[in-house]
Amino acid sequence: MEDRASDKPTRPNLAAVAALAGVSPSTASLAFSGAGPVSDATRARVLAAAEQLNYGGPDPRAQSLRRGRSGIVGVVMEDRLREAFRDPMNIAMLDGLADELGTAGLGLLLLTEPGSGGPELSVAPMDAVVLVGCSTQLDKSVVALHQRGIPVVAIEAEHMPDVLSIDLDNRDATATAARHLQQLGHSRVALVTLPLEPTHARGELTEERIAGSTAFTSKERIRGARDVFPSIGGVVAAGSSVEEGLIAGRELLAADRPTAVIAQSDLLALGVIRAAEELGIRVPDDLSVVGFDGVRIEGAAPYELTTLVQPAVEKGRAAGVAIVELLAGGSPAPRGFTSEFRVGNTTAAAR
Amino acid sequence: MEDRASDKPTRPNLAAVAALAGVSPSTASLAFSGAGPVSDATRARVLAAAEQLNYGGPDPRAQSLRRGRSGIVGVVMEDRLREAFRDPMNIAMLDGLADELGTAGLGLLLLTEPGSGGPELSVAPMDAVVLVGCSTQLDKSVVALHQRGIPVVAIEAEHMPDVLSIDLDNRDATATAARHLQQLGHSRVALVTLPLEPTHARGELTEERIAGSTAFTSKERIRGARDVFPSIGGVVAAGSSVEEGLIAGRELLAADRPTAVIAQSDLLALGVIRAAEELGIRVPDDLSVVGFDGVRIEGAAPYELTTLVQPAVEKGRAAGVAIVELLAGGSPAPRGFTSEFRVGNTTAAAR
DNA sequence: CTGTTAGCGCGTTCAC
DNA sequence: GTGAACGCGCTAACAG
Repeated sequence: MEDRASDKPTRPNLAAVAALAGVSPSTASLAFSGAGPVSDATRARVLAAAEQLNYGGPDPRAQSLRRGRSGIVGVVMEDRLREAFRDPMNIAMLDGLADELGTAGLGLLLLTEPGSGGPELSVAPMDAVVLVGCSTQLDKSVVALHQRGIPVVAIEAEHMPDVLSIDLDNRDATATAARHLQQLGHSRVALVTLPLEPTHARGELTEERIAGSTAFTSKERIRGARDVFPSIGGVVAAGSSVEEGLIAGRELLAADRPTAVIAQSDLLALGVIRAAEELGIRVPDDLSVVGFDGVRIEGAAPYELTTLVQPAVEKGRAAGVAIVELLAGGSPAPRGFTSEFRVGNTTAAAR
Repeated sequence: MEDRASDKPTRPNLAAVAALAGVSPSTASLAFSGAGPVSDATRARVLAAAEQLNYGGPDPRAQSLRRGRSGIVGVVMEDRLREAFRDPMNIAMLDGLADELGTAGLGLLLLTEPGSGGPELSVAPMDAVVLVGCSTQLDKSVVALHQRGIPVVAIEAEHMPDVLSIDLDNRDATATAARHLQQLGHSRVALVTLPLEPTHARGELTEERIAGSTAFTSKERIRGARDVFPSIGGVVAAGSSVEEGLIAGRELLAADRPTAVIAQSDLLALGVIRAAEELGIRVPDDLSVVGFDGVRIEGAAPYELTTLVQPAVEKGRAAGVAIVELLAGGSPAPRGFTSEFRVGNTTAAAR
């Protein structure tokens, strides 16, 4: 097993190639990068030498040190990736982001919040960072990024200094939906919220939990609901899924049930509807349900959810555009997106 | 705007911090990395100096050059990301992969195949690469990676030298499903395949298209079907979705229709069923449909798809484990996963 | 068109 | 416990 102690399996580098080709390292560099005037003959000699030495081209690590750019943009999500991937809105957003960054030749590095056991935000060679639905817990990391001169864009996150924000009208939009219910005569309204903590714990929606929550989007939507129904309560789901909505719905509809439910995502809303079906409660006759997101869910029929349609792909795309501008030295303005209220057939007048 | 021409906005580096703290750079380095004997007093002085200079810690780019590791694993998908994200199997696989790599502190860099306009596989500072469903078109890139000593793992990809493969029994599994249909007395069977080219073109399944296809998984599944029905034909879908299945189904069931359909994904299968419903064709009485993947689709009820359940998360996880082992200098063995045939209520005897 | 000179910012030897 | 020196692999300037 020590038989390779002698053969010095050291990889060829640019200098070695240059030496073999009989040119200077810088010339060889130009031959590879294509940028700069190099005679065809010289380039050919360099490439031949590279092939002979089995040299695969300049090392990206060294290039990124030298150039000060790695071509990598970090994306930090609050949840573990496996959770994040389950949410269609995250996927849509990543979609837009990847599209825009890919066009600019930038790769997307998936990271998780510090402490979640995942890759550390502080050790990756990135040119810029996108925070997705992150809490101010990230303050410290963000400061470190600023110190390195790495621009930071945040999508639906608590405001932080020197962070460009791409926002959604979560609060106002939810308030719109709530007013819709109010106008339909509903007063006994309950919430099914997205997770409030990184732990994704289910349970009753209490003031303590709201106060201690780090989930920006969830909290904004709660605020919006309270703008209309100040004392609204409800339950917290462990994720954005039909399954979770079903669990929450069963809990909520078991006893002393509300006449309307504001679910913080369409998947949750559909779950609540399923729970109602189970219990023989008719939607929208006996129970009105509103969602959020505006995703098309296969098999939701015959229900057409009353919901808030948010431009998820556009959010990601806007973040991507902003990043590209920031890296080019520009100063893009913050963006705010609005959700469109769409009335379906899952809400009706209270009886 | 030139008022900063004088203040030299150069970022502080470790040397500057060391100088201010009155220690040598190497000592300062140790103070940050924690690895090595440094007195508490010295460390404190270094950290104080760092704070004073607004120094955010060692530069990851330089670290990765020096250490020869960047902590980044590239994931190359054949499709544009927006396509890839729509496929639940890809998501599940990424899920498992991210989970395993995250635990090892490795970040996931999303890349696309060269030529797709996205970030280039060759320029990213990665420690290892995972190829997902990629064709041998990547041969050249893979060679370049090998030259750099970057280990490559491929999930469901054409075999390439020195690439560790994590495979799925696509062919055998499909053959199992086909035999099931055969035993039910079906002989007029048609295929609805996943895309065969990066362009995602719909159309009839022709020999030319199969021959020219770069899609490994699709082709393997076609082979499996042909092991049982040698002359089976069908149509090519433009993606893995209910919508696409619906389009394919309409086409296939319009005239001269088969008694059974082998769809290459559950989403496609469900779309075919929807098309049948539209046309008043009963499933499974008039038409048998089998899928692939074993995803739970919301709203598929009352259908319980006859399908092949594949361990998607496990595939990703296995790739992650393999990567970690490879980076640790080990030589993990290739893995082959098998799909489980699950009989639902969408297949019945031919009439 | 090509060569020379300097680093990029850091980590790691090895001495002391 | 700390410092000095060197080099990771490459490329931006300039000089010729």
